[in-house]
Amino acid sequence: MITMKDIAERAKVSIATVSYVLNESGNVGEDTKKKVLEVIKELNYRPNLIAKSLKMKKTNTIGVIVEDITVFNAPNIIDGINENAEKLGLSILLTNMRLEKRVSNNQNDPDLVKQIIKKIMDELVSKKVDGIIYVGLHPRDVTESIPETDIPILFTYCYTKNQEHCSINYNDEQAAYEATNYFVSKGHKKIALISGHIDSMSSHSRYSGYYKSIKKHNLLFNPTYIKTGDWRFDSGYSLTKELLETKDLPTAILAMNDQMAIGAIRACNDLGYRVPDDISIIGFDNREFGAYYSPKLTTMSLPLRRMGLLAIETINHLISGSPTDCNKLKTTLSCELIERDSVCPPNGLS
Amino acid sequence: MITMKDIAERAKVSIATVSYVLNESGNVGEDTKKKVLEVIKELNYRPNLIAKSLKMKKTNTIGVIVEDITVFNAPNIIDGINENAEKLGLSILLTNMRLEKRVSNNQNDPDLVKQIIKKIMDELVSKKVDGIIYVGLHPRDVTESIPETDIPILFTYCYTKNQEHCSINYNDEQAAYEATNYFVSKGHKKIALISGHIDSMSSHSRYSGYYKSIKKHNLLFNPTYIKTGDWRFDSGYSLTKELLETKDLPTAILAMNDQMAIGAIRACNDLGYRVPDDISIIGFDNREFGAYYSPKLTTMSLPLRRMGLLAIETINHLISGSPTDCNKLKTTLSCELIERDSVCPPNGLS
DNA sequence: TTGTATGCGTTATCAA
DNA sequence: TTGATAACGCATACAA
Repeated sequence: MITMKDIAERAKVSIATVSYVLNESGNVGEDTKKKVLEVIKELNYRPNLIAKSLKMKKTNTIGVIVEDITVFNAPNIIDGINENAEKLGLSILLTNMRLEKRVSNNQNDPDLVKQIIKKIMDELVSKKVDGIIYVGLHPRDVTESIPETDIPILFTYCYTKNQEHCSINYNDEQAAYEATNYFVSKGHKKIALISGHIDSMSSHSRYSGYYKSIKKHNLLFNPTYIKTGDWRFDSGYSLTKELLETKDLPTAILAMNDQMAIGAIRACNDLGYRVPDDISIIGFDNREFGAYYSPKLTTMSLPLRRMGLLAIETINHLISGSPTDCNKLKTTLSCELIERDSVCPPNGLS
Repeated sequence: MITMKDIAERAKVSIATVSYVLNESGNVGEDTKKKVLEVIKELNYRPNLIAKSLKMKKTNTIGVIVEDITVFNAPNIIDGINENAEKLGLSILLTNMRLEKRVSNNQNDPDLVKQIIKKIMDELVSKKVDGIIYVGLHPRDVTESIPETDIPILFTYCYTKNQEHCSINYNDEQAAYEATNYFVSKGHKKIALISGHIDSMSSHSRYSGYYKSIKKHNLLFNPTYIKTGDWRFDSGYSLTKELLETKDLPTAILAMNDQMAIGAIRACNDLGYRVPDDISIIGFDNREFGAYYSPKLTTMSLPLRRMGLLAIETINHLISGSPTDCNKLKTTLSCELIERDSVCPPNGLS
């Protein structure tokens, strides 16, 4: 291994001088500088960042803890993190908790999860990462699972009650509000909602957004149009069937994720309704399969990459100890409607 | 920050002794050991792995270079890598090249790619990773893009001509062979093939597998049943239309990926053929959308997680310098057919 | 402008 | 069984 010492000897200068030219610190004479640079190139020298980190007490490395990398949100968030990490000169130490697999094996033991996280965070502390980004599985409160730590930590796709912690999420309420507004703009007045789990934060926020839009446009709020599913295809399917058996048919259905939206389309088809001609449908999440379905699903896309971009940028500020402008901040980014083929104006019947 | 020095002072022993109890090296008296352990717990000491790495010339960290993490193969490969990394006590330093985005911006400049990789690998050298796993975008030869390096490196989801390099891939030929056999086992004799790009390694291997199966079962090889697409939905769609316009209709279609398979189903439907009753279809890749389609797509799943598991295990052997049993090895793992609803026996017409 | 010397937090050699 | 001390490769205060 080539070290600064080797360079120094070969260039007949001191180690300090080598360090000066490498870091462009100090005032080094033009000719010695040139000489040193030559030798560096000649020996193909690569600085030892481990040694540098030890000395500087800074690794320029961010620990990224992902609850489950195989879940749809993770890759794009990580992609965003990577993009800005490169710009900022930061490295990413990735830990994948593989929560879904673990939790399905062992029962959903909250203490177990806490232990796993504790172990991972201890490891990151030992590795001397400058900061931590925690990427959740779905938007929820993880306060109970997170141990105390001195390292700056930031949460995305989840949040904590801890006022000291930053988090970056998307705006569920705005998203549902705009999706509902879109239906209204197309002329729909009877808009049904297929919700996710009732204990989900997202479900509540999206319901709010829906309700806000209904009220704002002075539409009739019809409680029988509100159905609660479990995020899965089957619940979208069966709840839509229920919806289609009521006397006063809705002309549009907002499903809180794409699986349930696809289930809804299937139910419509099976009962002889066409989408979008008879019933318009909007999903949530902009999953890949929506683009391949027939009709192509109109859906609300999540700002995953932007969340990643902002996450690493913010943690970098946190590390640099810049003003509190980003400290203790709970940020929400807005979603964007992807217009495809599952929505059109309601037909003459309604 | 708490260091071994702090522990030593507090426990009234030397730094060396602390090191001994931490690493269970040396012979430490029971009572001093107990005392030291107490202080360690009391002060919540965490070893500084940066210092340790510097001293030991070993980081227990693997650099993982992913050509594009947003592509469907990456998350599961990484998941496998993570699973075994944890077991082996290795950390993962992740670099995402974001090739798809970069390459679409700048034209597909091979030198540019080489430069990017060079830069990333230099960075990993500086970070003193013990080994590198390179995860490709699709199965192809990357020899030209990879600079020389002293660090053990292993390729997965791609390969090099370099005999010194290990690679881990899946067996395309076997996969296509088994998919075709499956059609035959259901009674199909007229089996069409929608291939991917002709310049793709996968396309060739899969074609071989298909051909082998046709020959083995003494079926007529009909060249008009072979169509070459471009991996995309649209090509699956239009090529299937061509197939359905021939006089001698096939009863089954093997598409080399799920997009083209879905395109094929759509084409069948649009021309009034039912899947699987009239035409059976098998896809490739086991993409998520196949499970949500109607009918649910029968498809060949890739052993992505197992590739990741094996990759990190192998690189660990390489690092440990164990015998050459895994050195210079080109491994292929087998694929597995996911039986769903897009295949059934051919109807009476055939 | 350049060089000497010290320390970052470890491990490990050698002596006690 | 324990302790003093020299590295590991680098940055930097201070001296020259």
